[in-house]
Amino acid sequence: MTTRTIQAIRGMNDILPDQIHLWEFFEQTVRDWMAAYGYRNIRMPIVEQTDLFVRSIGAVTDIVEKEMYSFLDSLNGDSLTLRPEGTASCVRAVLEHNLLYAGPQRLYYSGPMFRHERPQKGRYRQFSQVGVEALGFAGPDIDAELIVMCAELWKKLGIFDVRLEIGTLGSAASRSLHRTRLIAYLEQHLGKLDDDAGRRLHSNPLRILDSKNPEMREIIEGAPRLLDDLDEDSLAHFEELQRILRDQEIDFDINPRLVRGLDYYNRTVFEWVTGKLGAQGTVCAGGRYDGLVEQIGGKPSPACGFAMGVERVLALMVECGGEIAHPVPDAYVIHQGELADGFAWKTARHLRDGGLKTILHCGNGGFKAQMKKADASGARFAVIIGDDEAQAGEISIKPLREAAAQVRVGLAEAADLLKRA
RNA sequence: GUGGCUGUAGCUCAGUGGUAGAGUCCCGGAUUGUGAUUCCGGUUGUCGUGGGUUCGAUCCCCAUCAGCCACCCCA
Repeated sequence: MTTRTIQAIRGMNDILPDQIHLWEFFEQTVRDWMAAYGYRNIRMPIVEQTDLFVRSIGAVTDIVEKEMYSFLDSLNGDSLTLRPEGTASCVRAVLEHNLLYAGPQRLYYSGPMFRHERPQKGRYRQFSQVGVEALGFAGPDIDAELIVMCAELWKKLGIFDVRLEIGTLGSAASRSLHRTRLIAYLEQHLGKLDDDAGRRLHSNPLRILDSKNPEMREIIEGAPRLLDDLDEDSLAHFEELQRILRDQEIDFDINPRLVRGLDYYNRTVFEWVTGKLGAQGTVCAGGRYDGLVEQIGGKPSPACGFAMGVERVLALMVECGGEIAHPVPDAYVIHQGELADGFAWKTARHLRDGGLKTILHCGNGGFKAQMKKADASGARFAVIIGDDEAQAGEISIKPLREAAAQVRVGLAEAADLLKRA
């Protein structure tokens, strides 16, 4: 008989206790940050009807074409999908519960997303996003708010190597005008298009402009520019956004070729990118999606949002030298002897009631072995209890992180003494 | 999905066609109840997995799985 070891699914990772403090620091920072800006948390299911994503993200996008974890619910035949991103679910939830009836909403969510891509550093099949969505706001001020918030977060996280790129896709109408002109232009150069471009010519021509193929450079340089086809309102929106950003002292580059992989974007798009993470340099990205609410079946409502990849942000924090201290226990209680064992339980409870993080030694081992465990735990103090102490109702306290003498005190004073130390 | 590199103790890695080592970690000891230093001793492995070649493979070949890098794509 052979017992096969079972591994985690490819591209899906365990987050171990030794790394968890970084995550917890990040999560707490995000909660405080969101609260400071008046954004409220919303939690959606991880599984949705497949059609929700097909309709919102776009049927010809890479995500929908080949990256979704879709499956048939064998019990009723429904086609379900593990969410590849959060915006669609969030909008669905907002509509389903009529949240916009009460006025515009500032919302955020976080949790795992799933995309069946080839794993790489910073790109996983299960990954975590924090998504922020502002629904019901039409003006560029909310676009700016979202961007300014990000800049603020980077500071809080100690991240310095990020650059902001912004662009605009224009209104749906100007986008489609541009699309027509772009296709016409590209068709004149059919011979020079690479395979990928040829495939996307009619399905998603905007993306051809984003090609990194050097042989395509010449064609891309000469292509009609989206900025030239922009409608007046979109242009004004874009310019006002820039004005606010300058006023708020946010540096940015305009990237006219900033194209989103999801179809629902219009007008403002932006990306925070870093050079420190290799090919996965986009740490946070988003934009406006004024048509999505209606597309999913709600009353038309403007909206804007972004998502950040948590694994990437954490990796960037580490690259930027951010170190988060491991939490350590305050006390490690060592005990030996029948009388001492019982008293140790009582002591541990007393210390915890006093607000001290306390580990009670479990298992066997002499004082020496227990002291080693105490040291390895990182605890600031070893609390030592033998039958001698137990009989007297006292404990011995030995500082492990500084050169100071071991003291013996009554249990009643112990918690206060340790807290003051 | 395409191409390239990698896969040996918990961790970092060495190594050879004849069934494997180092450092670290862990455990024990250096007087009776005291850590991190030092000294002594000890355990640790389906050599990623499955086939093939061979008298014999961890080392050669094939496949597969996983990781990394680039492409692609994106957070």
